Amino acid sequence: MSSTEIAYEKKEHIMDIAEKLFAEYGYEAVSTRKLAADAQVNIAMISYYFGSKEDLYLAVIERRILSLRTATHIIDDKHMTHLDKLLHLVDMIVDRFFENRLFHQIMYREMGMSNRSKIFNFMMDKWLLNFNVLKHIIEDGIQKKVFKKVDAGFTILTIIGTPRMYVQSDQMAQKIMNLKSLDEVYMLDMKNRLKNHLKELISNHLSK
Amino acid sequence: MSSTEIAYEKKEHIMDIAEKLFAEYGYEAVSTRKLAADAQVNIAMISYYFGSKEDLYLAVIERRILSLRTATHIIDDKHMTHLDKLLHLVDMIVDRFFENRLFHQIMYREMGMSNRSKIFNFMMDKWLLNFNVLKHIIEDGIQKKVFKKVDAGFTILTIIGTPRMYVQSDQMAQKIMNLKSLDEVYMLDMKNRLKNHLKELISNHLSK
DNA sequence: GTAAATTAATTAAACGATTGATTAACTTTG
DNA sequence: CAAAGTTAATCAATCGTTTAATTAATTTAC
Repeated sequence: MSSTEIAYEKKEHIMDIAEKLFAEYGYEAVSTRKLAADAQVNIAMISYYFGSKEDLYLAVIERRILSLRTATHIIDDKHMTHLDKLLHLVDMIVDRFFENRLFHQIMYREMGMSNRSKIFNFMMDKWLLNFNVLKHIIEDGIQKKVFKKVDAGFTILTIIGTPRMYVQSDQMAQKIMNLKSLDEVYMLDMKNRLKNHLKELISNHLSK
Repeated sequence: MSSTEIAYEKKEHIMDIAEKLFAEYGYEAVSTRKLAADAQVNIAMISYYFGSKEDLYLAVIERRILSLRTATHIIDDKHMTHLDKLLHLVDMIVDRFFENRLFHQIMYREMGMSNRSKIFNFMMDKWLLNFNVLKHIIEDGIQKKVFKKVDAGFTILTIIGTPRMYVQSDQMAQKIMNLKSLDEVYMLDMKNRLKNHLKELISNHLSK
């Protein structure tokens, strides 16, 4: 293994620990010393690899953002009904929330604050793209009279807000769902229950 | 006006400013100096009135929590159908989110973090009471066969998660709803749209 | 191939700035 | 005058960041 690979792994390791801590305690509450201690590296390594604490924070966010693709291609799929497209997107959205829960916890906390940096707007734009895919399908379905005349904006907030509520307040979710441990919250069974709930909800909401 | 009244108003004023700042930036990101400057009081007044920054934080939260009543009485109302009870609760919940949006922003951010203090569990218990009112009505309705066999837990997350999404990420909501200013997000018209959306959604979801 | 030179990685210690909190002196109030 | 309220100045602790010295790894030179 070359040294550049080791360095890469070490960078990734620091980002992993940072992501966990930022998600759990919030950016300001995590000191560089606590971060270095948890990652078992010297404090100076943060500056050495990332420049500053804020740059590390941005790197953590950017790493996940770049992996998120917008599902615009679904809009143009001729073989799917409007409802099928929507239900397929629900699957994707729930999967993403479960896969990147730490990132979502960070991002949505950030979204509730005043613009901290340039990356805030970058995130916002990225997500609006996703929202607009949903919005386009719903509004097109309404116009083509395959959907009821629902409030498209709030319908999107329901589709996103439900898994967000579940993941971001997982301790609360655990109690509501009568789960014994926090780990159970993120098990496949619960993910499927969430998907089924959302799909039935949306189907009943939109179908004439 | 007596001096105790002036002191009371000054305390309330500090708490108002603190609530706004904590909601906007988060607890750690707000320094006592920034707080004192915004409230136009001396830094020492925070210790003088509240003891410490954390005690001020707890006081801000406690002030709102104490004003929240649990709507347990609705369960026992004989003159309302199960659906009526639920829709009435939806009204109450949305009203609360709009009335105490700063508090909700603080509380739900707190809920996403690791237990910061005793008040965390106090908040959690308080909210579980509200959730259980919803859960009781839904499960009772299912058992009495006036409701479809839905997933009660996730249905609650939808009812709470939708207004939460709207209020906690108001800048995002503004863009999704095509509103010109952030103030429009909190106007009566939007609140009613949200209520109507949730009521129709829940009605279709639960009605046989 | 190996020793020297160069670069990268890592460390403990220290930097100035800012943090929450307190002090002691002063002013206002009843 | 006693109590409550208010102030500027200061406290030690912690913050993010940087330094200078050292070790490890890689490249170069022969």
